[in-house]
Amino acid sequence: MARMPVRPYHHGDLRSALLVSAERTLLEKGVAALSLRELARDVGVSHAAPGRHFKDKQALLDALALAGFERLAKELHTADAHGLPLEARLTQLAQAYVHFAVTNAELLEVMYTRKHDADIDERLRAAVDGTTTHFVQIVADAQERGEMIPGEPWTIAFVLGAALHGTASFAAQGTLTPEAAVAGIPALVHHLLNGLKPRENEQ
Amino acid sequence: MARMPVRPYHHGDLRSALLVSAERTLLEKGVAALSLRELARDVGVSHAAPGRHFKDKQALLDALALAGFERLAKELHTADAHGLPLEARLTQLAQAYVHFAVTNAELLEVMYTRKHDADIDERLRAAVDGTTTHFVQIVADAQERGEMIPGEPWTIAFVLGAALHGTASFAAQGTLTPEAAVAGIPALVHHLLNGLKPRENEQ
DNA sequence: ACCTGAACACCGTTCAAGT
DNA sequence: ACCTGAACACCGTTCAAGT
Repeated sequence: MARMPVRPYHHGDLRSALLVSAERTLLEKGVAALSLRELARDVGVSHAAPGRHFKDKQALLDALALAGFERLAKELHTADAHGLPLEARLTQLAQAYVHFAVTNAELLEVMYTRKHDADIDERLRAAVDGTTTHFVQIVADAQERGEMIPGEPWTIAFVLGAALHGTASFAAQGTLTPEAAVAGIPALVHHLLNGLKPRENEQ
Repeated sequence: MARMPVRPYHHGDLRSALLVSAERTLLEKGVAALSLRELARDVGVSHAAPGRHFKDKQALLDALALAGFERLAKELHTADAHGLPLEARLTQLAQAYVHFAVTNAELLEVMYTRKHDADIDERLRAAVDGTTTHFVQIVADAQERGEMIPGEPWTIAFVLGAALHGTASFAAQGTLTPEAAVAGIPALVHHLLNGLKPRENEQ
């Protein structure tokens, strides 16, 4: 009476099972606690099995980073309300980014580690470029409507990007509480748009 | 004929020798390549010797982070030319920060890792608070001279801090070349001060 | 094609013992 | 007070062999 084996010899989709388990570990215990051997144990395969799907540990981290960038891109896209006035629109985008940063702090660290394989680098660059282009496009459109100053859209977008990235990093790091980070966004965006120098009759 | 032993039993100042060697490794090979055992080998002591001076690897990283923050604070202080007009002054400070980031990219990563011991946390917080206060003070002074908009100095300083931190992170990560990062600073500061919205006769 | 088991060369950390 | 040497429990990676 042969029963279905609880765990067949072939896992079926070990690769994605490892990624899912890895992201869970990342969320619960952090990057430092991520080991291929433990991952293999969690998933119920031998410690050498992951080697079939990821040439080394960095390859797994690269895959996690890529998935992270793709998810971030999607969340930003979803958060982008085209109809809203510029300031409200940017505020919403910024909040989405910071929200991602605080709920995926450890993943963000993996994403921002500049040790990526040449192979994945291309796909990664594509994902990053996607969101970059998104921001640049928003700026270009705003410029066309006269809602932003003229000049290289990329240069303008960089100001927004840097400020957002900085805020997200502070939040992910714990320099700011998640609540404080999100709560500070509207003022941040307002100041970015209106400047820190007084607006009227200055010498 | 007893010679002076090349390496006496007591190292003399093993603690700082380890830190010096660690920072060298950080610069040349990155955090990932930093191992206590290799450090011990480099310095010429047994692999267990570091344990006398650092309770674990994290303690050594904490010490590196602390030293990093203190050095950054000093460099920012040196770069701060009080006499300069506001925009030039901020530009110079920003360039100093980004310069530190690109020449100490791996150290920056250690500094920004939010896994610090409670003991060192106090001293670390002091170092970070020092530079934070520095920036807040610059803002408060500028406000008094009417060169910055009114409002919580901390909130205003946060805009500058986030943008700078973001730029520094991009630079340290390699998203930007060091040259591009430094070259972009003047425009960044200008836009932060003047805002991204057109200045005159809007709606 | 995919996985296992053993093997290798590394880790960090601890602890009795040496100086 | 400071360091060593051995020991322990982990790693990542490789590779013949199994299914």
